[in-house]
Amino acid sequence: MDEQKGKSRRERAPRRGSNRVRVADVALAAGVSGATVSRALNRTGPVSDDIRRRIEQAVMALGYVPNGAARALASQRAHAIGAIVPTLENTNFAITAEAAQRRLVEAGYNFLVASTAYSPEREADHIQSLVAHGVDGIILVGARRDPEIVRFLQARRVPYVVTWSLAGDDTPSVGFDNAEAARKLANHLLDLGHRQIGVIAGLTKSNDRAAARLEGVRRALGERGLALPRELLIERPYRIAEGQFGLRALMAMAPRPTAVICGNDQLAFGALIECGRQGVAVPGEISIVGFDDLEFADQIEPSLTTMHVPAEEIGHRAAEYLLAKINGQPAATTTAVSVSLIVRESSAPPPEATEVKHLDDTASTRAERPRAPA
Amino acid sequence: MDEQKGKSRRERAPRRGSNRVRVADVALAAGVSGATVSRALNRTGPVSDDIRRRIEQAVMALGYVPNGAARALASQRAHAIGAIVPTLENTNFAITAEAAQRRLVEAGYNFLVASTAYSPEREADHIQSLVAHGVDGIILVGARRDPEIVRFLQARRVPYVVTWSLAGDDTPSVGFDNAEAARKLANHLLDLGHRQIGVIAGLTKSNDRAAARLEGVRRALGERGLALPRELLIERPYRIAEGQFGLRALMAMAPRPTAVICGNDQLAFGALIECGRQGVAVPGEISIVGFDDLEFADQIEPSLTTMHVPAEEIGHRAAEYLLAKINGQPAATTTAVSVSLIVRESSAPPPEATEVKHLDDTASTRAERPRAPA
DNA sequence: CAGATCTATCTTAGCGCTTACACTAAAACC
DNA sequence: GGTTTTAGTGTAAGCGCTAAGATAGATCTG
Repeated sequence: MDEQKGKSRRERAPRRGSNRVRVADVALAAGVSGATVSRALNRTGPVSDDIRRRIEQAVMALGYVPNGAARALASQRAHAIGAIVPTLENTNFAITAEAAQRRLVEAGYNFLVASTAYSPEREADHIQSLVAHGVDGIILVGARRDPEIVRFLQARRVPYVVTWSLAGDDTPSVGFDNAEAARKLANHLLDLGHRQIGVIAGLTKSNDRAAARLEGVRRALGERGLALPRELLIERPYRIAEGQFGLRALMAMAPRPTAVICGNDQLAFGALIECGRQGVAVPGEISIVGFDDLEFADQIEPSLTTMHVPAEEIGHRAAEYLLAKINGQPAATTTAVSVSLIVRESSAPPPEATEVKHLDDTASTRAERPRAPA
Repeated sequence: MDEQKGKSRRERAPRRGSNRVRVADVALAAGVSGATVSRALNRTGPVSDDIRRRIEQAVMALGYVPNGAARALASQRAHAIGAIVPTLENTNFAITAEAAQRRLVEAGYNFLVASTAYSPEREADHIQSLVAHGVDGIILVGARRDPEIVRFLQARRVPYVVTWSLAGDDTPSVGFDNAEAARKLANHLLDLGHRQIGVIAGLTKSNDRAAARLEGVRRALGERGLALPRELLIERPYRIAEGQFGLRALMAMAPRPTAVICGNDQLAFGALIECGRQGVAVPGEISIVGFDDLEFADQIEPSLTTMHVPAEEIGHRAAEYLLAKINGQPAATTTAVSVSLIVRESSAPPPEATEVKHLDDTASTRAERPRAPA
């Protein structure tokens, strides 16, 4: 009786029977052990050519596809990297993500993305869930976040890298100094003679890049003994229509600004459109500058003076850093990518400029292009 | 001796000791078994309130984060969905992916993306790798692909859904009829009196949407006894600069087209820019229409007549479908989302039109907006 | 109140893979 | 020629979790 009971237990059918082919099946077909199959497939140990060939044939014949979960569990590596971005609708982040994905897939990693809509809480949740998923590394955007979540990441020893910003401390990052870049942009305008400068910034509250850019503009103004009056600062989300809104608001101010610095190219595009609509000449009456150098920046009319940012390079290098880190190779903690001021048609000296100083010498030469007949 | 040997074996230290907290630790702390912890955390069985509370406290206190790989292996569900898109740099796919991601994360799923750069081979590779990863479902773009990879998907019983196209057969899909939409667009132009219509299409070779759109234009022309002469068809990748190129090429043709249908809004934007540059009046001398209704379409000057596509809805519904399918709930195989012709300023009757037919009655009314002073 | 029925919980067998270690045979060394 | 390496393979112990079945009380039944 007892025996029968024990037997019945032993004999019960497999709980969840996936009838898929496993290493054991491949091993059987190739006449070797599972360990050898694993070694052959992962190139993780010596396998004779003959046997390797037999295993490869068996894999093909049986249509074997390894089970990632089992592999991840046994090896403690998920072969996946996660990225958390504010939103993919912003072309910049889409490009960065795309570039990272390309590099990672090339290295045999899967790529998970999550977006936060600029919410720190959502970012924290996603970090948790990516870690739970077992990702081998995480790409983040921006350097500002709750110390607790940073501690969590460090405690779990999950490599991560911050992008689009340079983290001052020992946090790994791939990006550039947003404040310094914005300062250059402001200086370009100041050098042209502008003194009434308006700003249409992104929302600085939960976006350290937007905040840093604004800070950089303030610094440039401060260095010349100028301040940014509250009426000349507008904060709006990064959308074309918001740029239009911002420009309308700025135009209603008492002494109209002669130049407007926009937090990114989308806002600048909106501002440019609104100028066209209101019949305000750019750069004749007002100069407009953007930030990012999106695809349309040098195509539109007038073409946009903006700060070029290598979005793709950021993604690529972030992936590269993580890959190196995972494989225990040395990797620079901080990678500064270079941004450059691209001077185009949308910026020029203010009307009736009394003094026109030298152009910022780091600036590119003015782009030239065939124009439409007048 | 033998005993000692056996003992030493048994005693060897754990191979790879992750010192992380596990269910067993939580169970110990809460004074219950691991199974109860699992049941409490996954709400997969009855657990008394008292014990549930204790478990939750233990989880907090210990900072327990479940191991996704183990969970996936044991439960045969990875709680992850994959999406494979041509490229995230195309705002449409970025928006669709973003929307799907939002819905999926809400339902507790992770989201993996991979991009193909319009290469069928790369798509097949990604499908393989997502399946290996164990994703519970896959979102694909476009209905055309190698039957073998489809068979693979079906054999593995991985739910998948095609987007941005309507798959004729029993393939699940969320999208719209690209040919029919393009036909409407062409009819709009034909109804306005255009007879010389040029086309700047996307690359139709590995893009069934682009191919279908072109086909739709051909159909509309055919229905009026017209054909699309080879000189008036340009195929270019979806980039602004390519639209400029296309328009230049079209302008060099013997009888200049009086209207140009572009494969998407980016091409149309480029075409519009080139018109501005060449001093060709839009819509006075030439009408330009696009496809997608991207953010800038109603902001630019002149605003763009285009086909509005609910990119976000596509992503949302695709996610919804997969979720239903995974949970064994019924779900419509085919979901047609509605696209609509948005008539704006870039289209008008051709110069010296002899006849102006009625506007397509499905068209929206012409957008009105304050204009800049002349 | 014995037996049937629930309920909440525990025990334990995997999920499919990797890898430490054991082992054998051939190669290299002194 | 014996000893040490090395190369190639096998054995089996987990990785951390879920879930099927067992178990033990509590609650109903007739």
